[in-house]
Amino acid sequence: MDRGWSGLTLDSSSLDLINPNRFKNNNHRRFLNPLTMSRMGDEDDQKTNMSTDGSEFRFPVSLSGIRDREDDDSSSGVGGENDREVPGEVDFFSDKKSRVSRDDVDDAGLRVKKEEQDDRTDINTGLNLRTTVNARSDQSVIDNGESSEMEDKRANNELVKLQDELKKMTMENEKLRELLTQVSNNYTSLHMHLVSLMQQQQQQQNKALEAAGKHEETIVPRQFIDLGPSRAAGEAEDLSNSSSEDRTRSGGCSAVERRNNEVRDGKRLGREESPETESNKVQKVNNSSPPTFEQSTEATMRKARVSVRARSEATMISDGCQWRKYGQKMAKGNPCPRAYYRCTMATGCPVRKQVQRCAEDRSILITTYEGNHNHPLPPAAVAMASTTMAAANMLLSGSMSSQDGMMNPTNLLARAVLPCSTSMATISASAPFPTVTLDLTHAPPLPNGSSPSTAAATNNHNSLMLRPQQQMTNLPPNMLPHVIGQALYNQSKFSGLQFSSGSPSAAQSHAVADTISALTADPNFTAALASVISSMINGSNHHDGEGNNKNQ
DNA sequence: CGTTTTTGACCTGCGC
DNA sequence: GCGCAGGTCAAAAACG
Repeated sequence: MDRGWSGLTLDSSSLDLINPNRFKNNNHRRFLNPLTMSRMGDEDDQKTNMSTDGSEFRFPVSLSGIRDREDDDSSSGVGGENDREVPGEVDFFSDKKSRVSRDDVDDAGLRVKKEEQDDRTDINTGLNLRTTVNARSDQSVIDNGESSEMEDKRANNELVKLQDELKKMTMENEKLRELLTQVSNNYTSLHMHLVSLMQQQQQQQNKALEAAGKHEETIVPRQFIDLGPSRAAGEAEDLSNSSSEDRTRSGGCSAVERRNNEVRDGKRLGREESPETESNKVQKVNNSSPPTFEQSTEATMRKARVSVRARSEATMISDGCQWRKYGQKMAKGNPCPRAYYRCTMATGCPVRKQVQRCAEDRSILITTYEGNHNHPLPPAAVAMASTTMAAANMLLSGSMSSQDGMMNPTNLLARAVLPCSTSMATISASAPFPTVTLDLTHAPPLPNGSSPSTAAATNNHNSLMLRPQQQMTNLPPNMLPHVIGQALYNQSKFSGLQFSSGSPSAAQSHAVADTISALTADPNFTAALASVISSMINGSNHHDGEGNNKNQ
């Protein structure tokens, strides 16, 4: 939400050059589309002309409040001129006139508000200008007392009304179109999320068959084997839908009981325990139901981490989700504290993230994501959520498709994800969790596309990934995760193409590519995106990224 | 008053 | 067994 506001603030600020005080109490303007904004600009131009021009446009309807205030000033010469004009306008604008008269009873502040509301009916303004002109010409006719001209006047009146209605319908149509675009975008985001989940499931099924085929000789990192039961227990946690808070709120159980419960439902097991102990414990607790591969995948996704390094002065990068801080610790070797957040967009969402500044460079913010959201995401959050999911997918695929798996940089999948920018993303297995680190602090030096990453654009499957990379140079840190998230997400689609034998994945990837193409081809979407990016660039020095998160 | 943040306590795994 | 580090909890404080 906040993003939308800030996104269009840039446009309004540009209009502020015309009249800096216009939008101060009129924030809803910021939601108008560029078309409307341009009309408002025209309106301003017209008003500027009105105020400085001759008598022809001196009393447009939209400025009726001002006019009437001038009327109130009987001592002014202009007021005298108004008196001469009023009879002709009373017939046409009796409604407005009476309303303004009521406004005159109110205080000045309220009157200003009314005036701004009148301004907001931007489409009527131009129309009524013509009306005023017509009224004036008609007025002279009325003075002559010719009845045929009266009929013309009525006809003009009706014409004006029809035009007014037409304008209103057009405006409504534009609003509906905006709404449709918004719904379409939401659908696209959800569709992408669904496609990713489906493909992930498909990959796991394929790998299940693959692993079953060479069960004896394949060496798989223990984490991915042992996590299965953990996930089975973790699902019990999800099914019971009892987060730690719920459990503690229920009260009545001691700390020991609570810990026992946590061990029983896999709460503690899902964390940092070593694979051996984790496996042993889980086997003690739950050795009757062998885990499915889907469960194993989910567990891996829970364990796999995506670390994003980006330059930002904000306390958090804006990723579109709502987070609640639940802890802060001083980590060894880093004077900056590490903050722990969990997703609060849905009860029991397992996604957590850690935020810490880099010890070497305090301007670098390291955000580590863990887990997958179990709820629908706003469009702004889809990119980062897709990142974590794609990263977990990537790690899982890499680890299961070869012996060295993710450890080996020559791994085919790793190369697919990191084909042209080894500085951008790295895969690490030395940490307790498999981690993908996206380093967004080393943007390509040349924004025009001649960077090394672009030079690798000949790589067949990487074009979608490279575009965001080029944009990274010009994007503010807050925006980088979205871009790179989408990039990694797209790349995950292609990696899925490489590693899954099923044709549905290819079809799905193609569908996603089509969707992305359609999205990027949509001028409204492009304009909105450009607006958001522009505002973020402008506001990156003034707005705290945490605020964005809070209000999303 | 409900929600969020802060912060000290606590738990767990690991290394010695 | 002890200490350390990472992670989480939960009461209190702060905030809107």
